[in-house]
Amino acid sequence: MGEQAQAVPLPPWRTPRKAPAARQPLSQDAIVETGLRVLDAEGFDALSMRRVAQELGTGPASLYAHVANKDELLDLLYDRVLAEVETPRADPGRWREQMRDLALHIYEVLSAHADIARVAMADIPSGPNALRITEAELAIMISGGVPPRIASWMIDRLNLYIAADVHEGAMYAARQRASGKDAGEFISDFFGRFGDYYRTLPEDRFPMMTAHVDDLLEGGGRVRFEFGLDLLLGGLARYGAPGDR
Amino acid sequence: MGEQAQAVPLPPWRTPRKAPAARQPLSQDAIVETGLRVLDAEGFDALSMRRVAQELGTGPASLYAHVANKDELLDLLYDRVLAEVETPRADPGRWREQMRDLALHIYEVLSAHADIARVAMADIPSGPNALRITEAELAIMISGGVPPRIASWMIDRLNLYIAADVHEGAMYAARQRASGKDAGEFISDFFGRFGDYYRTLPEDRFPMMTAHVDDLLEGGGRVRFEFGLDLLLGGLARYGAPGDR
DNA sequence: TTCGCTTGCGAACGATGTTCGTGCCGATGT
DNA sequence: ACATCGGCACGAACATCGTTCGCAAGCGAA
Repeated sequence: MGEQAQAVPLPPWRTPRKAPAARQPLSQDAIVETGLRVLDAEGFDALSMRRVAQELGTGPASLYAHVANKDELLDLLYDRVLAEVETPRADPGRWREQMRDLALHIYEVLSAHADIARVAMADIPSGPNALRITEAELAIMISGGVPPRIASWMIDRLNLYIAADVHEGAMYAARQRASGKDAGEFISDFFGRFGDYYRTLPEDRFPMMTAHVDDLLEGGGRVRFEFGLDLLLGGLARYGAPGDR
Repeated sequence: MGEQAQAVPLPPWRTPRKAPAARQPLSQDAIVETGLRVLDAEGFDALSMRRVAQELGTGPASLYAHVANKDELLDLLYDRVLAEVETPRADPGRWREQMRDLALHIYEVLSAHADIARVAMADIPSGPNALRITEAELAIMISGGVPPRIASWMIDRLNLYIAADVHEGAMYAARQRASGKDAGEFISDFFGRFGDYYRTLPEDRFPMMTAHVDDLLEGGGRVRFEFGLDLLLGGLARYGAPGDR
């Protein structure tokens, strides 16, 4: 202790190079954590190297000592989010229920950082947490009696489906952010507009759409996600998966 | 005829303002068609306003008289591609087969312009061709006996699934383009690397993945797409859809 | 001490989407 | 036939973006 000069007010002509910031000395973790904060607060489009650097009280060039480029930062961000996913121990008798719960859990974790899905769809996940989750899913299904190849493909399709749905949700969220309205007003406006538009379509060329406008627009993101999830799980029955009903 | 002066070599001191270009006089259609050519030949990342303008022998500002902004151009591009989708007349007895064929057909049309999926996932399709396809899908399923709300949600999930899968394929294609290798070499290299990596994982923490490496990597894009498609269609059975088996 | 290496960072490069101002050209009104 | 006017083409510029370069400062090893 004591090797640093005690804090003393700077001479007024010695203008401080910056707002002192007093940040931790910059590390990959700090960069990732800051990036996640920006992503959650302002969305994918606001997530730039400059924005992250500014949040850390430095310039964009400083980041490149800890991160190869933006793509690598996005990879790290994605795995950082996947770290929040808790994987259960396989219980052979309840494989279908476990898979459904896990899929919903992943859906919720990703949705909590909605715009991360723009990243998830942009590259093949191979970080440690992605591996952990894949291993858990394989264990659940194979120990439950699903043939290994079917289980492998199922995991692939499930992850694709989850990422795509969250991605779609993030699109709506981005538009809502851009519109300035609050969430409720935005979606009722949005679907109202769509409904009005559908109803003005010529009935002779669009008999089905005009007749079933309400069905087309009914149901929010969550309900539709569960519907598709149950389709995928239900379809497994004919591929040698032990059915629980 | 003859109202144009016959072609004569320009005086050498009169440098032509550009390659004479002799383009058609610029229209929304010409812009969209050119954009599609760029997209197919060089991918989504190469599709810039400047690139399209250059291809048309003009500057980027000229496009904005015919197209509001890049997003609108992408919308137009997407519907232009959907125009290539042929929609069948509904045949009530074969609704499931018709839906499967139509989904595969859409998958193929989108795959032929692979990078268009980056657009498809980025906004809610509402162009005339998207409407036409939705109407056809509704007709097939409802006339086949599927309850209207289930049919509506099914269409939503199917379109999401198709777009997501083509999108994933476009990612691989983009990486392959960037790598400079040809398609075959690229995918065998790529999956070879993944397989090698999986096999080096510690067996105690990843018993499932190390044991089933081959299953995880087996099957190309098309086979997996059909697998997921059949999961979705098969899952419909429990939602009041008349089953054909 | 001196060397070398990592880290921080200001400045700059090339590229992007988009806007502004200015012409031109052809249709329209008289 | 001539004047006028509106839309289209387009060069230039602006604000951003990701990324690289070159240099200064700190620090551990020799």
